[in-house]
Amino acid sequence: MSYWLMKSEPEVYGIDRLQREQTTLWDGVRNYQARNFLKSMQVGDRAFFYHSNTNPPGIVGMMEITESMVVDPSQFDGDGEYFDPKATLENPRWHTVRVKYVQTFDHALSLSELREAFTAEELLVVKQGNRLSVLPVLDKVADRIMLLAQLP
DNA sequence: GCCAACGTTGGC
DNA sequence: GCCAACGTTGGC
Repeated sequence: MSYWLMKSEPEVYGIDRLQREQTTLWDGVRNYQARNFLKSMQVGDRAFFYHSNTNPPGIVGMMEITESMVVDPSQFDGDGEYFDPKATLENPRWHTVRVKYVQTFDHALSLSELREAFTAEELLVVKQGNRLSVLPVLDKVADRIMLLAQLP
């Protein structure tokens, strides 16, 4: 079982909405490195939900991967913002995962708190200028994040 | 709203 | 294959 971190802007899709809907397809990722991480996710893996472009940004909860290597249908939607004219049904370019809600942390961990607790080597999201929306998280770091998230 | 970081595109 | 121009992300 591996740990990941996935970003979303709460204005676009926040953890409250995931809690209401319980499950969602993580569509619309259009960065190859992020896609490659998505493709390597396994059912049962866990992902920290990170709110980006908000004040404060940070880790707000936990999700679980329930389906892997799902063809992202938004690449075929000619009217949608994630349409990819180079994608075909025979050769889709974008795969993603389905996730389910696990929990919202009592104590959300802001980016500044994460910076205090972890180095950029330990946790990529604290690295300055990191724009990847899907990142791996080391097991040991994931354990420490979950401990910190339980503190008052 | 600004702007640094950085990924992508396309001319050559 | 280089690299300038351009677009996007996301913290602040």
